[in-house]
Amino acid sequence: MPEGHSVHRITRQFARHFVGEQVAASSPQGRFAGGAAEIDGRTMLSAKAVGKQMFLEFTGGLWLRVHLGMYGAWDFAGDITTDATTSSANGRMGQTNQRGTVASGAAPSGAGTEGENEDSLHSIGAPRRARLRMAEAETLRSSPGEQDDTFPAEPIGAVRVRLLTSHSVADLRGPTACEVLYPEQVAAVLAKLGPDPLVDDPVEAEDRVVKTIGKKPTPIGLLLMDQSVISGIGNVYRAEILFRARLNPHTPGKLVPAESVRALWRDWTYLLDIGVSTGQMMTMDGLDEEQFTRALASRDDRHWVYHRTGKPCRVCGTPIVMEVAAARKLYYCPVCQA
DNA sequence: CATCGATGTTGAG
DNA sequence: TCAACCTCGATGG
Repeated sequence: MPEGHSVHRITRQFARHFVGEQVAASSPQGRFAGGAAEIDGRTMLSAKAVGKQMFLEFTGGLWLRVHLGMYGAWDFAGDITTDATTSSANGRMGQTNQRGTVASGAAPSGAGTEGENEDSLHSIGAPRRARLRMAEAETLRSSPGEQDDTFPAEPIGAVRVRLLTSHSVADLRGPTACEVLYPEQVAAVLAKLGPDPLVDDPVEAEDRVVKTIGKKPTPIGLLLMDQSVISGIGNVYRAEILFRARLNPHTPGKLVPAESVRALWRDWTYLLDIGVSTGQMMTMDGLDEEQFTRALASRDDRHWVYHRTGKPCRVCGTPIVMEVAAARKLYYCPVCQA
């Protein structure tokens, strides 16, 4: 399921290609016919992401809230942006102990994602005719240069919502949440969410997180997954951030030193930037070129501990431990994170 | 080709 | 605590 970085990337597609456009909304599958009718014909005014939730604003004070949940995905077609490297990963680099391999602009291309090769052939960020699925992974549905037969294509399968402009189409499947809200209702949802590094003031947000976590007896491994504490972290980033901090997941929040909490928050900020700019959950820094290539090719070589049960810790060689907590798998090194 | 499992959340019990 | 939601890539035969 998409963690925070994917939702920001999807939102960026809407901001670039749908905001300012009149939108025809429909529910080919039928399960969202009423909501689609409310939005149909309105102009999209803004697209915002907070954590794993996306909010699309339409004229008349209507908002579409979408949460992709476990299986949800957006399929874009028509004029969409397929660059992997646009913007801002470099801004916050250098805060932690990374050595900049990722930051250097060597954008991942690899299996299942849009790639740098296309960027070198086309101007970066230029809209292209293409099909792109955006969820946990982003896959280009047609080969570069290939023309779509018709626009828009007939919706295939269970499309909950189709949003169509004169140049672009977005199909939503399998979301956990998809609903039309009034501004007060949007505010109520936002009020329950913890800070998002790409939304909130960095200093304010950091202090807020320190305060929240400092009060709780709950294990830090659970707090990082709690969207009311911090927005956007999921199971992969949770495990990886804790390893990078060498923190034991069971440590009660209130026993984690404030400085460590600040470091966690800053590391999340850093990893989110990489995720948004590359489209991948790259959580290992300082890889040499060979390691980096391998990491892009194989999911199993991309993380420190996630999905590595029984495999040797990349730092100390101890077998990685997996345990189930709150119905989610938690991975950590029992020695490095003692 | 059948089965498994997943990057998530909600609500019932 | 656990099933339900609902989709599809990975895996194994």
